[in-house]
Amino acid sequence: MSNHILPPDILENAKAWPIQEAKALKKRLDKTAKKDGLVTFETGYGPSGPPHIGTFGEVARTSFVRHAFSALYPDYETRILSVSDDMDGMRKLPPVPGADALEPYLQQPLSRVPDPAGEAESFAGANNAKLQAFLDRFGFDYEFISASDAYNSGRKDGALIRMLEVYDEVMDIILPTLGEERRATYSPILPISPDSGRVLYVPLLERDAASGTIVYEDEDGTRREQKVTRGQAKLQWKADWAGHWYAFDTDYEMSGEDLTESVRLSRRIIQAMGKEPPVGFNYQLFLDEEGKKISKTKGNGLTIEEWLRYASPASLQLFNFSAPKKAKKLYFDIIPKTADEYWSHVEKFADQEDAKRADNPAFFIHQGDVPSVTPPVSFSLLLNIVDASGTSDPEVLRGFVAKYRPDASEEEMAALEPMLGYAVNYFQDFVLPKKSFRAPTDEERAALEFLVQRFSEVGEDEAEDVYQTIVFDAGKAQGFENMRGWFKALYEVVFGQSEGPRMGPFVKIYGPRETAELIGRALKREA
RNA sequence: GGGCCCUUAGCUCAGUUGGUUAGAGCAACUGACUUUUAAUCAGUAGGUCCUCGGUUCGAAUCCGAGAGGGCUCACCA
Repeated sequence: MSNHILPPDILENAKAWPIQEAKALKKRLDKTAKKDGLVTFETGYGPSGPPHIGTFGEVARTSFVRHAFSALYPDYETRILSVSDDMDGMRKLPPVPGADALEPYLQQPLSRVPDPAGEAESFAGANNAKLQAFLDRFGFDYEFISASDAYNSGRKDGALIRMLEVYDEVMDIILPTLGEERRATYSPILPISPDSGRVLYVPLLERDAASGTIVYEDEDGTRREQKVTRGQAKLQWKADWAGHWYAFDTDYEMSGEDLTESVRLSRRIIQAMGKEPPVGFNYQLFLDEEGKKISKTKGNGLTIEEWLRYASPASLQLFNFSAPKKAKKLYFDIIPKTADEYWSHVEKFADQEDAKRADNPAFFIHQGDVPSVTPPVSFSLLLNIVDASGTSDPEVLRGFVAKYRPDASEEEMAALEPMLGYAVNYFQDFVLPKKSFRAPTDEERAALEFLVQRFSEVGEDEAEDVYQTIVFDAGKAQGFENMRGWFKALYEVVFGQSEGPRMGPFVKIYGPRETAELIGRALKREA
């Protein structure tokens, strides 16, 4: 690894989208006279369920922009906030074991709902922990913020008071967008009942910005007067977004295109509050193999875990880097391809001029610290080897790779190691289930026993040809009409598939004794 | 219907501030090699750059209109 610092004039002319975003952000900072100090990137998370691949994508993409910005304008200090909306009420029971016990907590802030698994201090806390574990695994640099903490600690008090002050303007913005029924009860500020602990969707009967108090009717009909500060009230959706921006001085936040309308309204709200809205960016949603929108409830598309089972975090970042404005299909087949594309970018980076590097995805994925060594084979080739050899034994796979790439350095072989792990998972999930072992015929059994015998005796360091010849000898000794049939039988009995590795090289790598044992075990399988 | 976004080879995508003959990987096809297959290697083929119009000496690229697709426009977040 070596940190590549590209000169600003090169970056200035780069066309990669994070660079364009960084330049747009700089314009905003100049406009708001925020000439130095802290630049805040915000990302959001709804802790009503575990983090999904879209949550991850938002942080990844925001990180790309942040890196571009820091590289272009190194004088600014930057931070990424990951804000969990755990003050939101629990609207329905989550699809997890033990959820029934949560019924009494409906409508209460997610941070006050107990964790049905009993591990975290709250339901939201459990999901927040998962989110952070994911982000940490990818090495993202961020600051986690619990919305509940922000409310309870008073960090959002200023935004709530300000919302009271501009209440009429905000209502004018929101009301025209609502249906008639909702219009009658809408309030941008939602009190939290001191009695039931629930977030109440009730109209405000009275309000006083100077004292920061509101009057409303609780669910049981009680008329209450209470402060909006210190977690006694929260902001409603679009107002809440504006409230985050207001409280955290957010300069940049991207969001999925399904939220474009919400962003528009939130921008108008924060303007009513007297601040400049952050620079935004709408990225497209992911689709499944059929081109349908991926949703948590439907369970279509891939999860983060599934991706990471077959390919590296960096490859998932690449998927998020390329064409964010395009609705892309996210399904298994693209994983090996994306993984190979990632390594190809890394490989190119080493020989590229700075101007090209400034557009290379690897530059953004690694924040400039691009690896200098790549694995000796592509992931696609490795999967082919796994398929053809019918094995996921890392030692054997290493042997095959070394055979394909005799010049591979130690460092390159070391870079292969994580890839081997992904190949093993691929083998277990896709190759193994298709295997079906059959019992040998008497003739085949005799030939296989012959093989066991010979491989037990033959030298460990013979040439591939020697081993290959033994296999043919076994077939001929039993009088097989064509060798193709003999090999097919060998593969079906020993490897559980009708195709397999060339036997000579396989035995050379796997070892004649080990091969003898492998065949022996296959013969006992049906015995 | 309004708004935002997308459309380049069968698939996934590149295409360097408008510039010669639009490229890559996979898939397909042909051949070489291996005493089976797969793999590997070499090569071939494949495009109305969604359509039409405009700007320009010159357009995949810029502008306009249209077509197709995605999201969004009651509630909730």
